[in-house]
Amino acid sequence: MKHITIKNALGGNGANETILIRGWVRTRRDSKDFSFLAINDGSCLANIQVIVDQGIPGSEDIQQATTGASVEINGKLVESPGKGQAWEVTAESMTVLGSADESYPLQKKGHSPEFLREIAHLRPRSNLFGCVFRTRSRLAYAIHQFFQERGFYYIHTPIITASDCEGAGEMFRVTTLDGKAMEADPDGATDFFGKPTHLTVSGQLEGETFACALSNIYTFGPTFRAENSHTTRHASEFWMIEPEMAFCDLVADMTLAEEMVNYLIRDTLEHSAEDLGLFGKFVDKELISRLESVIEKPFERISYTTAIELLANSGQDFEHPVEWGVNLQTEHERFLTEQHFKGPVTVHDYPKSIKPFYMRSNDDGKTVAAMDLLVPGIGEIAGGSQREERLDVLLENMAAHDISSEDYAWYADLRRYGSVPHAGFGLGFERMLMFVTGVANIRDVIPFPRTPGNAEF
RNA sequence: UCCUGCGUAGCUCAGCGGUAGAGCGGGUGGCUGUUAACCACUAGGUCGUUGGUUCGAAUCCAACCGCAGGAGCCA
Repeated sequence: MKHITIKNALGGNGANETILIRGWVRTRRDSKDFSFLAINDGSCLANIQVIVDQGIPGSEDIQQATTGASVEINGKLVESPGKGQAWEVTAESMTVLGSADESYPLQKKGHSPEFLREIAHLRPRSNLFGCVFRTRSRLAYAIHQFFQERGFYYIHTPIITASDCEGAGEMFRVTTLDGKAMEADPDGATDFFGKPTHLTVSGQLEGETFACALSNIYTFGPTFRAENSHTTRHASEFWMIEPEMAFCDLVADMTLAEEMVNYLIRDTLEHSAEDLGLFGKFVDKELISRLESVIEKPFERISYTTAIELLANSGQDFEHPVEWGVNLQTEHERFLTEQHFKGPVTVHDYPKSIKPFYMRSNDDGKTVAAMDLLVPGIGEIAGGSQREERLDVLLENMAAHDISSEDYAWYADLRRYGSVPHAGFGLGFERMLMFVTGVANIRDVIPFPRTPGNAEF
């Protein structure tokens, strides 16, 4: 007997043959002499309809085939006489592998994402979350494909790091010391690594070392931030993609980021079409048209200075004042992407004072070669910069940011030996997934979300 | 960390000072090539917790807990 996924069976593979399918019951409708089962195995969004005639082997257990139960069906894949599906299975035998009693929390009706979040171990069995996580898988694959096609090498940067001041937020301490021992040893001399260590907030600095050797590299891995933020866009554990390119300036960096976002949208539209259909129907009615408009329309590019002028002259009544030198607030980003340009915008050349030490100083002495890629609905989806490749300027910046030149001697060495202009950016994987699915909360695009006060499962 | 809103049946919610309700889901029965099926019957709740106001509190007030949204920070 040939086991076949429901996705393949619905595609007509194994037509008019006896096949074996396995999955979980979504609904059962009983008739006098037979029952309809809707079976889902997660291989695709759609269920397959199975007809279980009274009297076939296993049909005496049909009452056990309730919503949530797992079953194995031997049967013939035939064209369906009914409306609503092209193919169905006429069962020759049925086995209930695992029953599910009336306490099974997923019902035939739709559930709110908030309720499903409380049962994160069962929510992948819902339509919405099945679609999200199939799309997540495909998006991860597309990211590798994008870089591999362009000759980038995939680098695994460390998860545990002793670099503790990358300016990217609060860090989680990694230690084998207990509370008292840690208090007695603030320098971590007796700790596992002989110094204080943390979970990485970015692989960028390590990524730069490999770009200055293999030319074009990217990282794609988990990232940890101990910020106490309660928003729909922040998680304590998330995944980030960080390309880094040697012999590269800010303009080429922006181009790569824009091409990447475009590529990922195209890939999703092409390869996750069925799942996207559900998002377009139940999550965000304008999703598909928005994604299509993004890939048709070139990205807007404006300098930070121009953006400030534009905001100041917009006539909008912003809660936060608009003035040169301050960070763009959420309301400012929203105005730019959702009202003014109605699409993604890349903002570049930010004031030096609001950006980290490693960004390259521009000749005007006031700005750095930084860029943020903003998209409607989410805000910043990627941020990057050209890196400071001049040793003396870098050392000055480190001193100005109070960063130990001893701890970062290895980083400065990249400028001491064969320094080259280089640039890169970080793209939040979940934010990209939110953008292509329309799902509004980051907690609903991560299998088991970690947020302040929540590390269940 | 700050601001706002919401906690009533398994789920979604109504009730907003006077005997706890609906739809869906569950159970039972019926009917039907059905398709989030349909019809009938039925079980199910210390109204988040604690305290206060009141003759009387799900309803008004306070604190706490939980959840959600917004801000900041960022990806």
